[in-house]
Amino acid sequence: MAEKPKKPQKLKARLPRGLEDRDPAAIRATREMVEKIRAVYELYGFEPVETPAMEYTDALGKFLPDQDRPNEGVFSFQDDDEQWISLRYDLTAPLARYVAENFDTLPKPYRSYRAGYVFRNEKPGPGRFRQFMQFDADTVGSATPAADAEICMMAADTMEALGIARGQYVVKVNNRKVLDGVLESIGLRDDFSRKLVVLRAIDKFDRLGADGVRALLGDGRKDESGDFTKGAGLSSEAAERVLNSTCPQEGTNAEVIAKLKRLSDTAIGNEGIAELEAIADLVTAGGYEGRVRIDPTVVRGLEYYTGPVYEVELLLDTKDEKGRPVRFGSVGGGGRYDGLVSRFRGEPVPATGFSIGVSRLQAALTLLGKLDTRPEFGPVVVTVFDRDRVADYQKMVASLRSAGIRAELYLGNPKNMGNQLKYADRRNSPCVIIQGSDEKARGEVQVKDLIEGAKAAAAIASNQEWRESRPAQFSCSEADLIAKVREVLARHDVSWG
RNA sequence: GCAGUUGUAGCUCAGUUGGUUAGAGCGCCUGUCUGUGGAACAGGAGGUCGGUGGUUCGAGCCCACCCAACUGUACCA
Repeated sequence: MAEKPKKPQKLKARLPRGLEDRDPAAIRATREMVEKIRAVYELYGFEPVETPAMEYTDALGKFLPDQDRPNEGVFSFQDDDEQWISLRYDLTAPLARYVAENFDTLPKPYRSYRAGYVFRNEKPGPGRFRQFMQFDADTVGSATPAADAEICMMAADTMEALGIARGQYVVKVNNRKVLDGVLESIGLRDDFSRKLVVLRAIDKFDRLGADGVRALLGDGRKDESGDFTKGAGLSSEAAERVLNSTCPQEGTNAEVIAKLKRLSDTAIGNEGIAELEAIADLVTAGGYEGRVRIDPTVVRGLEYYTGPVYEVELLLDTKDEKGRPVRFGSVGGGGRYDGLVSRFRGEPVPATGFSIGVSRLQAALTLLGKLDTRPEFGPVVVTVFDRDRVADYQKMVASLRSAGIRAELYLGNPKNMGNQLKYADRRNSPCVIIQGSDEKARGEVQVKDLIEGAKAAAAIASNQEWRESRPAQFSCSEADLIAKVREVLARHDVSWG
């Protein structure tokens, strides 16, 4: 055995890209966000329903824009009966399946909400994950623009409930019929693939500006790395017409609509404008003018939208840790999808809905420093002084717990007090309980206030002095333990969950 | 997918025109300190220098290919 002792091959601990582990602070932030959103949705009369994370692929996939590569972007596998199953990539398609399957027993219009993780097999980026949380609300069985207007106003309320001030966000509204009208008026009525190119170009207005969109409508555009994107190949008159009737439309909703009316020369376009006008009137009546704005550049990639489409955008500048600007896409969006339920049934079922990208919004708010990222307080830690008195310590833990105080026994190696205090410090514990033989003999316990102690630490230089002074520590009778701990917790506003 | 940039310890980074055994700070573990967190001091663990092949007496450094990450772009139901 003269072999050099080989190191055992270690398994590399790693997480697939686009996924994230979530620590207590992130979990708490999500929980608080979800709770605020839920309260608004409830207030608007929506009720919860939940569907599983997977569906049969055909229930999700019929409206894939690229029929030639139906598995792109979706995580799929085959069941033991060989049927394809996919992880859901949004919450809308599963809802459509649920409503279709339970159509007869649901009240119509059916208003429901749900939060959950969805999965997309795409390239990740800032605020773009392969698993992320959405929070949806949908109204199924109502064709009136009032349903759309309500969703937009609710989106605005939700943003404000999340602490995003008025003026720091905008809900943009457009209508697919308006876009269809523009496409029709430049003679692109039946050229499906070219229509998509034009719509994608319009969608990029806020990022690339009028010149970028113009290039994409025409021959194409070269990005800053030198990569070239092929354009739609429109004539310059057609491109100008598209730009005119969509891109920058300044002014109030009424002014934008008036301009759209002047430019529209198709039946479908006029129909879309009329719907936008109805939504705008309701928005104004509700006092949401300015927060909900008609914006003809909103497209939404989703192929299944049939009428009004909405998008929520943050108007704040986000920068990453290194100070570089970060562009988050929209933090919410939705629209009317009148065909999605009816494909399961023989009758038309109008529906409209909206989704908040909870994960993306959380990523943005975290960068903006708008989320409370402080760790939660840990439990009160009861230390182990004498190993043979663990039962006594456990009894203290139990009595703290029955008083509703989060508490635990130190379960590590109790060889010295320093390690136990270090542990409590790491757990962000508000205080620890110590009872050695001296205290036991007097029927007392030591309560050590770690929060107060940390403040006192700043003034103490030597470890010797630090130990002997035992800052923020006091003795009390065993019977007073609960009351004294409560005092400490109250002094520092400690609360859990 | 396409293009550009970057890969050295858990993290942030040094590393000379190619030259002994690859370093620092922070973090982590241990001790000073078996009745007390922080600070201080001392010690320790931790690296196939992203991978493979090549050039060379000799490669963290030069060359080729591959992989990954980041940024832009495309796609994004």
